[in-house]
Amino acid sequence: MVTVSRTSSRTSGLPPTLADVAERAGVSRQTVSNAVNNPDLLRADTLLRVQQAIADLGYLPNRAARNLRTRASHLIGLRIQAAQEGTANATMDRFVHSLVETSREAGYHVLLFTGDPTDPLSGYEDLLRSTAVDAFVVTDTYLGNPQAEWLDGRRAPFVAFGRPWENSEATHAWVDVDGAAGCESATRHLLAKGHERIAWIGWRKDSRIGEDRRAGWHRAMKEAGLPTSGLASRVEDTVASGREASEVLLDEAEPTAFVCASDTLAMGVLHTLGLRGLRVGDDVAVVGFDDSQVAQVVRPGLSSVRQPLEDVAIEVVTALEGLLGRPRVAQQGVLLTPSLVVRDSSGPDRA
Amino acid sequence: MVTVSRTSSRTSGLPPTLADVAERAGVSRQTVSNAVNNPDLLRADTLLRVQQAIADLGYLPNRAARNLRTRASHLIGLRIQAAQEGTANATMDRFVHSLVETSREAGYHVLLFTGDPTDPLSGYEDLLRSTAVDAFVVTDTYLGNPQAEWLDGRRAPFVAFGRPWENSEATHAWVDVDGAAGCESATRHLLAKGHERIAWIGWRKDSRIGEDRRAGWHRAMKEAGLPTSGLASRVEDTVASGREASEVLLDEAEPTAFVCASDTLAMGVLHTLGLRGLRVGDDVAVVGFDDSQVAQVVRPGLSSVRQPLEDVAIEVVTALEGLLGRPRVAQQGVLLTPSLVVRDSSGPDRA
DNA sequence: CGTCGGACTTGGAACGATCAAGAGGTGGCG
DNA sequence: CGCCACCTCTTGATCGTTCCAAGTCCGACG
Repeated sequence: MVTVSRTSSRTSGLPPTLADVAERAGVSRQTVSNAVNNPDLLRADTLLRVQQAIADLGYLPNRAARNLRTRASHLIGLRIQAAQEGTANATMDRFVHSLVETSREAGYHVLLFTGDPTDPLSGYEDLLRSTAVDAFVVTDTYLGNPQAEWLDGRRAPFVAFGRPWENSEATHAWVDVDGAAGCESATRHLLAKGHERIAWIGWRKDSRIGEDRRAGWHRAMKEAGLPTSGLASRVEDTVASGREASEVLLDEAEPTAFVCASDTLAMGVLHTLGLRGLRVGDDVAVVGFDDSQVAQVVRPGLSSVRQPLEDVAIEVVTALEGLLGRPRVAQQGVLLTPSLVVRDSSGPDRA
Repeated sequence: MVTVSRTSSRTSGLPPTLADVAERAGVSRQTVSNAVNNPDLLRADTLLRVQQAIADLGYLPNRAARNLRTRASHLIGLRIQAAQEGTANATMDRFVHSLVETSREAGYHVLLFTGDPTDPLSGYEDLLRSTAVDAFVVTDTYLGNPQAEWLDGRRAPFVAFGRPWENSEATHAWVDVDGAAGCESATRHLLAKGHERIAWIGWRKDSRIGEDRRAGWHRAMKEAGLPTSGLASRVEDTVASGREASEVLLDEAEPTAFVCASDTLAMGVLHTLGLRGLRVGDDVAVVGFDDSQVAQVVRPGLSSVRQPLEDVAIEVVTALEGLLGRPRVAQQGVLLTPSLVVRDSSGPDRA
């Protein structure tokens, strides 16, 4: 007979512990632990008895205790941006959903945190040092990625959603969407409809993502043997900028179609067409990027390049499992291809 | 001289612990703990010495150990819906941002999780029993709130974003936005512009939120001594439904303005007006609800009722602090008033 | 001079899990 | 029969923190 030092937690209001289950099943703590983590080690009938006790008591391992012992929290940190009414939000929202779902299947939960918007590093350090999270998913990489270098230096496991544009030597795991391929396919789609003067409205030249997407448009045009000069514009990512840029382009280059680096810019084009009495799709075709809510509810529907965020999340979690698992499985980079969602703004085939 | 049982973690690659700080500062563990948690208990010079050691080593308390000892995780669980391409997402996104930010200030982090969409309870139990979170924020209450009752039964601390419509006897803490007041103010806004035939497009009658918002429109109309019969329509929350409903209403009741239960429905109205060659704002005014991205980028801009989600988050966290703090401070319910964002779809004042 | 109280510090014992190593029983093989 | 290997299960130690109760130091007061 073994005397237990403290009163069984079953009688107090506290959740049951390993010891409670052990007592009830007539085995030792370790055996219960094995029943949970390494069932193969137990004899079949013992396992069954322990599982019954677990079910009876409604036992679930205490997270804090397990975390302390195993030095792992099974939490993944994700920093979200201060709520800017910008375009990235909706996309990020879709990604977060997918990430949460995928991580759960891998046994991880997602911990959200924020940081000083002007300091891309803030927030990471505390979570890391207090061992609150096992790894990070770094998403805000559109203006370079100092986080990667910093985290690398601290040996902190992380996966980036976004390529290491600056540093081609970077060795960390990353997942990204091939924006160039997306815009190339959007441009080809318009070419196939008979358009020849297809304009580009993108972001400022210092945006690597913007230039990448632009390259896709450029490539498709060149392959079709069509000129691009005078057909490209680079502006801020706002509706107003898209409107102004499209007005200038229509006046000076007379394009019959627009490919845009974002749905926001595409909305600007739609505004311009509306003001000029041009029919969207029929007179001038427009394709956006991100397949945002806006693209779906505006009339006529806006064709748009859709990022496979569900797949991004899957790849991110796979990479994380590689980083955190034993043995460590390194994964370099994964580039996924987006798809084109065709709506009425693409217009009919041209004669 | 005190001999430490294990090698100082400072020399290994592990993060520093209380013991390391204590050794460096020449005090005991408890003193360091007090320096962190109850600085008042220390003599000024001791405190300074300990703080210096903490800074030198870059010490931060190990979360798991603290959680284990104090039986608290300082984590708040938030269940998010499976990514439905619906209207609620953008609103939820804004709320999540605010919640994360506000919780951080209160010393909490937000843990996201998902659950089987058909089972409003799934996901909660595991987190609760494994003591992974201290409390929940329950948001998906638009179809009743079985979570509240269930969580109440388990003595699990939680705050609901959404009123207990079903159960007026509910005693749990909640925060909600006064949808009726929002729609009342939207309707008054249109009345002030000279509209007299103002139609309502809302949700199915079994939506408590929808009926609440409708009540606001109804109240404003009655107070102005205007008729409402034939001017209300209740449909699904889709753009197509909004379009169809507005067509019927225009044909049968000839309203000069619409108040809608959502921006999605309002977009349907805009479609109808476009198809009929009616000028938005000038010929027919439209007001939506949620101030979504869509309302902001569509042309002309859509006036919309905006929920004060930042304030909701603040109230939610305040309530949580009351539930988790000592002594427990009960808080019943808080009802916040939304604001109206006026854009061009409101149209000019009518003669 | 001795003791008392307050301010500050201390070591030991949890919290609840896992790791490492050992104990007991069973079977195979020489 | 004896030895060892194997399978199964148990025991003690440990993760890093906070709680508890007792200890030390100091000046003050009788």
